Amino acid sequence: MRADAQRNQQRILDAAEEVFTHRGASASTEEVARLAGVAIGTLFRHFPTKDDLLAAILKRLLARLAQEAATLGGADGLHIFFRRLVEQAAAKRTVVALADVSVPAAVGQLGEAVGQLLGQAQTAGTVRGDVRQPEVMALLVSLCQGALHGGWDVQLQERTLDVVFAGLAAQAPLAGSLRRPPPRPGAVGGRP
Amino acid sequence: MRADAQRNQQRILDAAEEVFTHRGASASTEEVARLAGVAIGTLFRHFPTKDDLLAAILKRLLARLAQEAATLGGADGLHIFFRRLVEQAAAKRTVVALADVSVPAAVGQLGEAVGQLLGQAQTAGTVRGDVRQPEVMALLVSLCQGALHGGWDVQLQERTLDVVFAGLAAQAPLAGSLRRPPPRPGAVGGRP
DNA sequence: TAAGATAATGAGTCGAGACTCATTTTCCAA
DNA sequence: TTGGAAAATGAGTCTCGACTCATTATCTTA
Repeated sequence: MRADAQRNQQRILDAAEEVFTHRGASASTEEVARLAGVAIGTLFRHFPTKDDLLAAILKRLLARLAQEAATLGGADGLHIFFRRLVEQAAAKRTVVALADVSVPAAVGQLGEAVGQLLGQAQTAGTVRGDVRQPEVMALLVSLCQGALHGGWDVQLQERTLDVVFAGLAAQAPLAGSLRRPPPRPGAVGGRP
Repeated sequence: MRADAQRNQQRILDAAEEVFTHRGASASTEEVARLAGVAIGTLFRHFPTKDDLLAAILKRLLARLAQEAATLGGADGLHIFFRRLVEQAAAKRTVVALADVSVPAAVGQLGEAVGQLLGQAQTAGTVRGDVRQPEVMALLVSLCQGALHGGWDVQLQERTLDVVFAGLAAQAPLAGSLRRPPPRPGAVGGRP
């Protein structure tokens, strides 16, 4: 590949990440090209479709996250990772793309990394043993989406994560339905 | 207001709810008009802007949800409401709009209703006392978003909600940061 | 029932944004 | 150096969807 082509491809990717993570996936390709300092035709030479471009930056993002997850570890690794991701989502739109375009391979990569973190946390006793990777990923994605759309402030984010972490830490497995103390006389309402 | 006008307004609202909850807010107004059986001009006579239309159905949806919340109650009311909403989100796009358009008044209404349910659950001892309404709303919105974008199956949804419910039920308040058993020698990693 | 106010109609305007391609420029191997 | 392949350029095309408005139809009330 020619040197200028390679350089432009990088520039376009960087610009696309900047634009799409801030303005969302509906930002225009022209804005990306402008920021990258290339003509629109050049952009489409490298990424024949807007979706191709989105998929490319998403792949990069997820790979980066997976790598970050891999450097973490230990009793708190999962929690730290969780917190960082949600913070990022609240500030930028980093993880949103996750929903708009799907790059199964990249998502799988991240899923595995999260699985590793989960395993270590469980070994260390920070997370109860009956939680599995899919629900952790589900929570992760949900909270990122929520933080993004809701525009949470720091306090709310903190309190919300605390609830989730408490759920991950709870000692007694709940086995598929809510377990609760026997209803006291005087409690309002009942089961419909 | 003339009788035909009133009838058409209803038809448009119903059609819009159907279309937007299934195809998302980016569905076209023409599709709404077609389903409603009116011309496009009629739609814009009633709702001068697409956003007005979105706001109108969102207001209706949220009011309906608030009302549903109000009929529930007791120890499990909050949990039942939570579960229903997330189920709906997984199937349709019901709650998504919540993010796209903002109708502060209607959201506030729903927030109050959820606050009521929370209070009752806390009185009944099903939810720990130090949880407040904003984080419950945050969790609710997050999980709906997650369920929607992730296309969860029933099992995953069940397991994910279980974790959240466990967090809401946990006996020991966590007071703003993760509390965990003292690290055992042999546990991997540590705090960065 | 007839006037006229109100509402419905739908072809047309307008702008935005994804994508194309004939032309020009740049790179690099010989 | 230079020939020609690879790449860049950007004005132009095309589609789609929100919104308009002159015309036609419908309702209502006196």
